Amino acid sequence: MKPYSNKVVIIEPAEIISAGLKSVLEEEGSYNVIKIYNSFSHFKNVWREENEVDIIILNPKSLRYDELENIKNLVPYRDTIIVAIISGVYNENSLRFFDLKMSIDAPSESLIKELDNLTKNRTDSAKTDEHNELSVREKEILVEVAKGLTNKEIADTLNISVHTVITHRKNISKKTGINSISGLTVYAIINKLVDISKL
Amino acid sequence: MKPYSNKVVIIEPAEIISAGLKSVLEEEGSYNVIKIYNSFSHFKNVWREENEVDIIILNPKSLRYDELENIKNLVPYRDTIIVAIISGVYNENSLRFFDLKMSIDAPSESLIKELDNLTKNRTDSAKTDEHNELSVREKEILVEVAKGLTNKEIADTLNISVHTVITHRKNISKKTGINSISGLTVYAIINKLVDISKL
DNA sequence: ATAAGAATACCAATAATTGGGTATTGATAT
DNA sequence: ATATCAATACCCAATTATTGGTATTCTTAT
Repeated sequence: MKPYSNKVVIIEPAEIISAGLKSVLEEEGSYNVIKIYNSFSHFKNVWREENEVDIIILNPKSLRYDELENIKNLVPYRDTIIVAIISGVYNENSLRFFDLKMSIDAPSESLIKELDNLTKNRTDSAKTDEHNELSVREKEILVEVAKGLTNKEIADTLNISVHTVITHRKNISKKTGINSISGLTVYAIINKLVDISKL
Repeated sequence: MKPYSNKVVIIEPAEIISAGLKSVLEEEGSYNVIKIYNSFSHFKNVWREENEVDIIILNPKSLRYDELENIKNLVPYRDTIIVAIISGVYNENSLRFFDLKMSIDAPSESLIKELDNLTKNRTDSAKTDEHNELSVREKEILVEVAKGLTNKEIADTLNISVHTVITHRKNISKKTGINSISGLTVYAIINKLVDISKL
């Protein structure tokens, strides 16, 4: 295990849960809960003043759906691990952008174990999902995807190989964290790459 | 050839083109241009008073993009053949819902020939794309598609078999005339089946 | 009561996407 | 000058989507 202590922020309205998490994490040794917020908006209002955060554990109930989808961009640091702490049932898909989904019913050892795995791999993965802005070419590809063209059709339209289209799409998905065509379409609409009234 | 004379409506701002089309079509014998409009809005304002129309030939420039996508629903009769008459270059994909795309540069024989083919097959195809409204269940499926779930995920969410999901999706595509996931997503947004800000 | 529609389910073949890679070229920045 | 990035292209394996069918059950309307 690292000698380094991971800085953890918890965003959770229920005090019992946040307190329980804190004690479980700090008992382990390599995690240090530096701050607890009871709402996401509270956290957002102060995050710029914070030091870098390694892990954010938050209750998805404190987020609107559009925030859930954009969670990776709402959070200060790109290589921050984002964990959903779930009480009760939750739509699996709506949490797809979280690095880890943990039930409060799960044993604390498994939580620690999964967190350990994530922090271990973080240095590698930080390299890959660092750059969030799409290149000009990637935006062009994305527009064609949103129009409903297949990869082959895109390749023909832009006079490039299907392989290249696929490579671009892999990079687009990596950067945006969106893997579905419909998600990419919505992303393109929201980011004004296409006009829905003209699509 | 049929003894029946197909009723044709032309929607085209340029008089030269509409007049030329009329003479080419009527020379052939089995087409009768019953009306010419110079704009789509003009046509829309009066269509209810019209007799049934077999073929509508229109310049896509008189349509907004969302009208292009919905062209099949904007037109009075479902088994009406819709032909795009194109001057200059045009995005191939944006015209995908037209039954026929004809350049004004193309020889008149080929236009007649392709129209003949379409009118010949019309009785069969009318059976297939008749019903345009989605059933409640189909809308449910569509919503999940727009959310980005795979067919298998949809099946699990709704507790039905993947086969059923696929069958529903086939029917949805048949009814809407939209085959791409991104197109269906846009359709779901436009028809307010989903809220883009919550997606 | 019979036809039609909606919802369900299955089969098979083909097409397309996805995710894991590697690699080259040209431009740009340290 | 050397490292990084963007754009290009290819490979492979696995999964998913698409499209063509058929078929059963239940409800509703003629």
